[in-house]
Amino acid sequence: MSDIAGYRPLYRQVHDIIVRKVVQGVWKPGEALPSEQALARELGVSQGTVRKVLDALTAENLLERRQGKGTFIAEHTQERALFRFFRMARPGGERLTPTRGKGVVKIRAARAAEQAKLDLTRGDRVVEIDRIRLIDGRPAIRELIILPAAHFPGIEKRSPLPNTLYSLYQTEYRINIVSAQEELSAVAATARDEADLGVAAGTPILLIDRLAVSLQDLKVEWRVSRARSDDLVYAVTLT
Amino acid sequence: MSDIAGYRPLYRQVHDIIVRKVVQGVWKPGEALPSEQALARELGVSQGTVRKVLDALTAENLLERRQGKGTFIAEHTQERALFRFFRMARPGGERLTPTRGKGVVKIRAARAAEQAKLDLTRGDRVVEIDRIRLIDGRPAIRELIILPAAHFPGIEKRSPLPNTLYSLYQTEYRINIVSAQEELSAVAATARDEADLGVAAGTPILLIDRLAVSLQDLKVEWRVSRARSDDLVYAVTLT
DNA sequence: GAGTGGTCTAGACCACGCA
DNA sequence: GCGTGGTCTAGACCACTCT
Repeated sequence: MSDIAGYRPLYRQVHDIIVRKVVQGVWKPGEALPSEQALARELGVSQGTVRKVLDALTAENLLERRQGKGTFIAEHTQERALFRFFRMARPGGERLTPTRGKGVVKIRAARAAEQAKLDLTRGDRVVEIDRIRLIDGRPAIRELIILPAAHFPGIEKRSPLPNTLYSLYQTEYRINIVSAQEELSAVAATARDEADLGVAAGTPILLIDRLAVSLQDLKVEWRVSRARSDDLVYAVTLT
Repeated sequence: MSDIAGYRPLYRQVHDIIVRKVVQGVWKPGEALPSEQALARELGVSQGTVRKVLDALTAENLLERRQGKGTFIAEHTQERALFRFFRMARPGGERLTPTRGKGVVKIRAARAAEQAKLDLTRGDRVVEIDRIRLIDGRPAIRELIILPAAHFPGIEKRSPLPNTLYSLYQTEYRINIVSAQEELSAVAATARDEADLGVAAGTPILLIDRLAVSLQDLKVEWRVSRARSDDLVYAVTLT
């Protein structure tokens, strides 16, 4: 099967079909997919081919398989989403769970930098979430989050927002965050940081610039975090 | 086959056998392994089982497969090793290649912190590499690297050291770095940093603390880097 | 016991690299 | 044209979960 347009393996086609169905919400987060046998019959391929695809999607964190039970759409639950994308920890490696501090949600026109980052055009509107996150009850991170308003209708009325936004995106807006690019730098705390985080102005803090991408490959969230670095570190494993 | 000791799938056993052979240096970096058929015959399993293992080891960056040619031990080449573990970039994402600045290599007794980090015991010796790395000809990063001397005999005589140490570890000492845990924080530049990196004392810089682990699962390198953050960022993709 | 995913096998055929 | 990995199939049996 070597077409002019190039050859596309069966398992790739099956992969795309299943991803498309997840995007369309055919199965909801936490729900089970049909069994391998059923999918194979339905798609007219062998069970082995379906298995290869389901295994790959599991490796991509999109599905979860449980022997004896079935294959499920992975959920961005509290702990899972947190440990996957929230990288702040104590020096030495102990992972931390932030709690919610005060926050403000606004809707406004996108600025030039935001248009560029999120592939928006003039006149598009964005949601701005400005919030503080606490660790052990003490302010630790200030986050400024920008979302394309078109994809998140009514989000400004959902106050108070949950601690794990990605779970909200997934269940309420059918947007699965699958990867995020982060850029870190060190900056001096401003007077504003002093008020927000309780560190003296001029103290070095971490600036984390994140662009989160959805399963549909859309740039869905731009998040700039300012994190205290006195007793916190950004922890990541390179493989 | 449900033993008391627990059941160990065939493909796991095959996985371990092949990893062991790589550790022992049965095949050198860049060399080809026997074909799937040959391995299957040799190990007394089916080709499908061998394939499953080789695919997994490829995903772990230990092997490389090339259709029509064979399966090869992955090499820590200049560009590969650099892009895998060197995360400094320009804001916006452009990856950078550092060049070698001045460096000093010493051998001395391990300090308490080093013993703890590298699982050493009293009296063990370490190699200390202290070097500057340049970006666009300008000092950008100062690295302090600690290795257990026992694993790197004669490394102090190899001056000048190559830019990519992991390639040296792999080819000369049969030590494959497969993962690294990094912890980042923001600190103020010291007078020493001012001299090394050309930033004013007090300027925020990135402090990167890395523990690198080998295929044998040994803690093999402790590296503390101090990086200018004025026109450089630490870039990472979370998935 | 029925149904699910997990392991393992055997074999056919395709795509690629090279001599 | 041969040898390599890449795709795809069909089927057997095992391990786990639930009823």
